[in-house]
Amino acid sequence: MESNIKDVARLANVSISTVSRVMNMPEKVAIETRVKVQEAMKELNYTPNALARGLIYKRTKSLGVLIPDISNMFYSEMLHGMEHAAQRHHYNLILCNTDNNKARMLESLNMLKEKQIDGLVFTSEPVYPDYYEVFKKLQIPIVLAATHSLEFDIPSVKVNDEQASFDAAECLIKHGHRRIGMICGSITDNVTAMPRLQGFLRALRVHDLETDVDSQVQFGGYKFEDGYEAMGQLLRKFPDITAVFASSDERALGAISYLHEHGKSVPEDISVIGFDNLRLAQMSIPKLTTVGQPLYQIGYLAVEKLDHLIQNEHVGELRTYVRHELVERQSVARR
Amino acid sequence: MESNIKDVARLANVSISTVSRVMNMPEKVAIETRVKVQEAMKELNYTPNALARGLIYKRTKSLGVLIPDISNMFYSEMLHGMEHAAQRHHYNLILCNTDNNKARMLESLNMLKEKQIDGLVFTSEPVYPDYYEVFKKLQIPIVLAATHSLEFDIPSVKVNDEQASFDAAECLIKHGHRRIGMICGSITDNVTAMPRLQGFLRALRVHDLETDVDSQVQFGGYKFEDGYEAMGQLLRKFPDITAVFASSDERALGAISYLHEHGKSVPEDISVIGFDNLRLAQMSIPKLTTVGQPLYQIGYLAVEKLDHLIQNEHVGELRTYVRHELVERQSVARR
DNA sequence: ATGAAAGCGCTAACAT
DNA sequence: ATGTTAGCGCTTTCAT
Repeated sequence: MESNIKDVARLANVSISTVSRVMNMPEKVAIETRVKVQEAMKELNYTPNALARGLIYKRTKSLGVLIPDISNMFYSEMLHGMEHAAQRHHYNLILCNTDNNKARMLESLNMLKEKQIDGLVFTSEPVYPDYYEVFKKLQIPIVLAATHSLEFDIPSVKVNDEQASFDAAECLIKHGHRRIGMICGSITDNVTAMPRLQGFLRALRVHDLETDVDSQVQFGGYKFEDGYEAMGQLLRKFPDITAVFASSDERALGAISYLHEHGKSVPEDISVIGFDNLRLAQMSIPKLTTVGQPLYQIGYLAVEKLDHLIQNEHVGELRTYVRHELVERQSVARR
Repeated sequence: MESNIKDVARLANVSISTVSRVMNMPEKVAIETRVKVQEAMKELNYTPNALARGLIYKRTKSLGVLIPDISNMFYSEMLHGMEHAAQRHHYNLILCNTDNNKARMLESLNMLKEKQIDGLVFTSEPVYPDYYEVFKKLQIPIVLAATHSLEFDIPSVKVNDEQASFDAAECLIKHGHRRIGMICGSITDNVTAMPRLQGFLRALRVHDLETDVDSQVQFGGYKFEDGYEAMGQLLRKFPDITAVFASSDERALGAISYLHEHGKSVPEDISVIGFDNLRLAQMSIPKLTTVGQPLYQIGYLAVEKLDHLIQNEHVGELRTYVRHELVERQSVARR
C-alpha cells in the first residue's frame, strides 16, 4: 500500500523525473501533465520519502535537542519555544533526555549523528572539555541554550545570571532587608550557580552589607525538596534572617513550604525571592516574587540561531544575552 | 570530512560488504580483518548513515509524538516516560507540539510520515472521525496516551476517569461533606471531562446526595486561571458549598488561590481535591489532596505498546487502563 | 517539456 | 571469508 515515485509515474504515464519535477519545480512542467501527476499522487495517497531526499540533499531538516529532564518545567518551557521556532523554520525536533548522565548523552549524540541531524541544541549543563571534544567530532552546528561557554567558542543564548542575581538581591535590600540569606546551586556549577552567587554578593557589597558566605549561603540541588532542606539549614546557621534569595522558583517554593511548616509566615516574617519565573510562580500562596528569565524565548532564539548557522548566514553575535526581568508579586515585603 | 562506508573500505583495504559485515554480523568476518576495519572506522570517525539504512530496512527507529502543549506539566511528565521507554527500545522521539490546532496537527503528521516514523503516540485529545481518517491513511501503528476511543479500535493507555472521579468525590463525602461542587472540563470533551463528571455524579447518588449539575458544576478550561474563575462562579451559584472537586491540579490550585483571596481558608472553610497529582501538588500550601494518574507510566507503557505493535507481537489488550491512586495530603478536612 | 541514467550510503543476495 | 552487484526512493545532470 505504500506507494513511491515509481507508482505515481506509472499511474500518470510519465517518467519519475516528471513526478519529481512536479514536486520540486512545478512551473517547469506542462499544466496538464502536472494535474495528471497530482491526481495520481492523490489517488495513491503518495508521500515523498524524506530518507531518500535526505540522502541526496545531505540535510534532513531535523534538529537534535539534549535536555537533562523534560519533566522539569524549566526545560519544558524552553522546549516549547524551540518547538515553535522549529515549526516556523520547517525543522523537526528529536528529543533526548539525558538525565544528567554522561553515558546516556554520548549514546544519544551518536544516534543523532547517525540520523544525520542538521544541528543540535544543548541545554543547561556546562560544556566540559571532554564534551567539547565530542561536539567537535560531531561536525555539526551546535547552540547552547540557557548555558554558555567562555572557554570554547560555541554560540549560546542565555540570561546574564550575575546581573539577574544582583537585581534579585538588590530588590530585597531596597525593601529594607539587611540580613539576607541565599539558597544556591552546586559549588561545582560555575556557569549558573557561581555567577548567581557572585551577583548576590556584589549587591550586598555595593550596599555596604557584610558578606559571609559560610553563614549566609546554603548550597544544594535545584528541586523543591532541596529548597526545603536548605531553608532549614540556613535558618539554623543564620537565625535572625529576614529575607532569602532562592536561585530557582522550585527552591523558593520549597523554602516557603519549610517556613510555613515552622510557623514563619511569608512575607510577614521572612521575605522570599525566586529565580526563573516558571508558571508555578503565579500559582503559589503567596504568589512568588522572582527574577524571570524568558525561557520560551531562549528556546526560540536558540533554534533560530541554529538555523542561521545551518544556512551559513551571518551568525550574529556568538553569545546572546537576553533580558531578565524582576517580577514583583507577593513574597517580598517591606521591612 | 564526513566519511562513508567506501572510505572505510578503502582505508582498510577491503570491500564495502566486509565493512557492512563488521557492523551487522561481526562474527562472520575474520578477527584480523575485523580489527583492521574497526581501526579504519575509528581513524575516520565513521558513523553509519541511518538514512541509507532506513531506506533499505524500511524502518527508522523513530517515533512521532503529538502533544498539545509541552510546557504543560501534565504532558511533560508523560513525555518523560515515553522518552525513557524509547531509549530502552532504541527509538528516537520526534516531538510535535500541536497547540490544539488541527491544521498544525495535520502538517506535523505529514512531516512525520515523510520522515518514515515507525509509529505514533497521540495524546489527550479525543479521536474525532476526521482524525481517524487521517490516521488510517498514515498506515502506521498508533497508540493513544491519556485518551482513548470507544468508536474506533485504536490501542490506548489511560486511567479509568469515571472511577477516579468517583473516588475523588467519595473521598470528600467520607470526610463528611454533603454540599460538594465540581470544577469540570469542557462539555464537548467526552473522553475525559464527561466521564469525570459522571463519576462525580455517581458518587453523589450512591451516597444519597442530591445532584444538580446546573448549580453544582462549573465547566471551563484546565488551567490555573480557569480554575480561579470557575471557583468564583461556583461560589456564586452555590454559596454554602463545603468542598470542591477540581478535575485537574492546576484548576485546583486556581480554586485555592481564589478562595484564599476571598478570605476562605482551605481546608478549614472549604476542602479542595484535585486530579492528576502533578509534581506541583506537593508544592502548594496547603499541599494538595488529589487523585493521581501515573503519567510517567502512561507515557512509558504507550511507547512499549507501540513497540509491540511495530514488532507485530501480540498487542495484548487493545485498551489498557492503569491504576489511579488517591493521594491524601492537606487540602481536604473532616467536617 | 519530458525521459534515461547515474548516484546519495547502505544491505543483501549471489558469486567466488 | 570476502567481493560484486542490484536496489531502497529520490534528485539531477544530460539527452532528446
